[in-house]
Amino acid sequence: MTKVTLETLSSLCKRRGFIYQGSEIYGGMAGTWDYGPLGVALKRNITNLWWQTFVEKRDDIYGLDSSILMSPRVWEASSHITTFSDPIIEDLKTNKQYRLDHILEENQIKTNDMSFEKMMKQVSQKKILSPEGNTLGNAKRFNLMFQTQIGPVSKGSLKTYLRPETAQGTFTNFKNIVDSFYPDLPFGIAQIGKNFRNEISPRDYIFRSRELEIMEFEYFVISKDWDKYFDKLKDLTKDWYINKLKLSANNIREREINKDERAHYSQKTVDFEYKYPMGFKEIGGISYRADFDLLNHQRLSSKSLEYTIKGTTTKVIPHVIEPTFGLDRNVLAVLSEAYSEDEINNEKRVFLKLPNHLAPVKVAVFPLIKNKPEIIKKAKEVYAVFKKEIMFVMWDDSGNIGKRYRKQDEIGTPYCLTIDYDSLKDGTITLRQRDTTSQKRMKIEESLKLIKDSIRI
RNA sequence: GCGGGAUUCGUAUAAUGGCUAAUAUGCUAGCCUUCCAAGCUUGAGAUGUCGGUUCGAUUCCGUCAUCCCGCACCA
Repeated sequence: MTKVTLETLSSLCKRRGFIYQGSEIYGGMAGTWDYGPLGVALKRNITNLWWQTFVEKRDDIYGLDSSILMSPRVWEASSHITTFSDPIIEDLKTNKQYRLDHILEENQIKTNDMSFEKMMKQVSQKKILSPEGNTLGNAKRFNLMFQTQIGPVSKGSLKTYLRPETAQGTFTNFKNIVDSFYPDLPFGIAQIGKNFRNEISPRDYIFRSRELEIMEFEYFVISKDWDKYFDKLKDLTKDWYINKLKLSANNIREREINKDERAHYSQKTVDFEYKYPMGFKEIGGISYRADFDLLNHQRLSSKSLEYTIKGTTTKVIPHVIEPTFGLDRNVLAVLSEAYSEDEINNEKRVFLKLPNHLAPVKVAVFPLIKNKPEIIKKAKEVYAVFKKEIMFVMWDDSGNIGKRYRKQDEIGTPYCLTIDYDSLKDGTITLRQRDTTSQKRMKIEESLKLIKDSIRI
């Protein structure tokens, strides 16, 4: 893998139409990114593969697409309203900000169930100082959920939030899926969708943004079996990164998250980290959520969310294991992994070594030269054949053949196909391979078969 | 959110308190070209925002926005 900076990568992605800054003509908006024609193609190749792998090819996982807006009571039950916010306090001298609860903990004060107001009282009563020994002030709550309003603003409007995770839509539909299909335990429910988090500081290109897409499933099991399935799903997750996204094993590592760092719902979490240009960072994770969510929703909704084990009268609240895949982080990993440079005729060549099944454009078709109508005509015919058979095919007759190869290299197109004088005579073309730049002359049908076979996984 | 740096055609860079803001590449249109960024011609394209200083600001000052680095944060 060629080492690449985020700057180089984002520059290429902008120039070639993968990813643009959100709201760019208005000066941009922090933490939002727009996917261009090639970016969205790459992204879809990833989501399609994920859906295929975890839903379509399995008998035990059901698909779902729940709404982004949900009753505020959902967030009450999930305890996101109270927990998904950070109490922040400022050092009055240095203006540095600290987590209020962390500072209290450092002073041997347990903050487990302490309200925000109570924490502030502690600060004033016990004369708590900042780590640098200065007076503290200006405390505030920072909730990471985006608030929004439903209905007319003046009267009777309902205040709720854009979802910060897809999982709650899965839990609120648990009963529906059980009623429609009555699947045997264990079974899963999968979703792919947008989530919104009001991050304090979005950073590192598309790595941490305020609008993010997540692919995840909740896997419902009988409580005593949880660790067995946790390990199984962890292996599946790893298989996704290595064998489906084709990330190199050296660039993926696991990290078990200790109690203090874990999310409020989790009893065990293992993060998967990828070696991004800025270092090893979380790409996804797997959490054991136990019965936390279903139990809370049952309590608050007064609906039974129990599952009756078939052939018995035994009722249980299933426990949940949740593998999560950050889609934008998957995209960034695939792009970082693919970026490569080499040299041809003493000239630097930049190419994206994307796996064939993920590459946005599968093949580009060129006429060798532009000013011979017979060649153009034949090339257009070939282009039409490929266009019909393969999803994303590109036509290019600009500049000269070398420039066109370079252009396709930069967007990671695995194959280029050139029509020349010989093509007119014997129906052969030249197939050029991206990574090796090697060329091979063959029949059109032969190249079509070769390419079709190579983009399957 | 704090501290520091930055922002000029799509991209990468240059220059300037006052003349038409330059170069490369990409893009456009055409010529030429029998396989890895050849050449010629043509055209379009930029000083992030708002304000201040000034006769005059892309340049100096401030504001906001965005990006990068460090800190903090990342349920």
